Amino acid sequence: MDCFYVSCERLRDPDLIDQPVIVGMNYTSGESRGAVATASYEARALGIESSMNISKALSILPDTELNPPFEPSCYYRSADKNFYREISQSVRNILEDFSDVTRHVSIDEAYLDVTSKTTWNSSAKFSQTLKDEIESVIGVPSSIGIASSMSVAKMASTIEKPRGLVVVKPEQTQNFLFPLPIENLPGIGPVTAKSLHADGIHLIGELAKIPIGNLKDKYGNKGISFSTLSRGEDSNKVLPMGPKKSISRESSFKQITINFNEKKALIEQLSQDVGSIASSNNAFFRTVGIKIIEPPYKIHTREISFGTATNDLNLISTSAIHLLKDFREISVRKMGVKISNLSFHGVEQTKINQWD
DNA sequence: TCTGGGGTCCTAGGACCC
DNA sequence: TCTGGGGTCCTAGGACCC
Repeated sequence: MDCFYVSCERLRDPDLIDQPVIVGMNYTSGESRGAVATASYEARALGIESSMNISKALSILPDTELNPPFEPSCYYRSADKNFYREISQSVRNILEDFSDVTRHVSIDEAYLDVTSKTTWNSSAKFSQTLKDEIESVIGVPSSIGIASSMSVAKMASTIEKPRGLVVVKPEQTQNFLFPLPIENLPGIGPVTAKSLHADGIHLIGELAKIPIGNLKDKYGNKGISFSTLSRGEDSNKVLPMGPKKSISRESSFKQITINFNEKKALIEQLSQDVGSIASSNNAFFRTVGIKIIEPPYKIHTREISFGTATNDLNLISTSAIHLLKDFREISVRKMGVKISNLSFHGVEQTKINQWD
């Protein structure tokens, strides 16, 4: 989907159509926290990026709605995930009608295996029909890439956003891939890109020429994957998503704190939130973990596992607070609580007396 | 890029088992 | 007391994705 959160907001407020729009999270006027979740393409053209601090966005676009005097040159909406999830579900229903197998990877992205639904020669028309259906029935724009593998299809879908439609026939795969920057390859992020740049590799075509053994030596199994994907030889099949592996909640302090009671209170709140999601999903967990972000941005994690899966929600907060003991003395910007090693069978309660 | 929130997967060392 | 070879599980950290 193209700038999905903004598109959802435009559904319920047509004034936002064709305007610069920012959907943000956790921002209150005067506070330093809060970030851009999604920006419309009009706002991106003015320099707004995803994840950007809202204060920074406002320094670029001071006339954003949040900052009167009015006649805003940019609109602001606070993210409403529940609403976006509803729209996402309607989109999913349409996708299912157009595919043999669908992999819904996130609220705004999916892979479709359309092998039996179309041919290479009619694939552009097929994709256009799907896009039109989503836009006419639900009212949100999307971009589609069609290719012989998931990784190439993904790259094809992003290359002409918004409202893009790119078909890469099998015989065109390498001509499509080779001129692209390595950052476009799924799995290559800022760290790997920097490392490859240092070796003079900037394009996927250059990466494809490196002997696979060299990449394996330097990047392990990931190196093998880079090599394979760079040549367009991704053989991964489209499979539905498996069950959830973890449930987590995290939150930033308004102000960095060292106060133990504040830390404890937030951990308790997050534990409760995680617990209520767990119980509404009938999830049992075997591991509880916490995440501590120490300024400027050092991430610490601690976790504890039990012998048996449990759905005793009290155990989340007692374990999480126990794990917090290592971080009594450090200042903290942000914290998270996570449960993992999940299972979903049965609903009878299992108690574990871990801290008695 | 000075950093919001929710996820996944991988790696490496240590404990422990046979 | 020294220590092969194969395996699993746990934990902390890191990279990446949307």
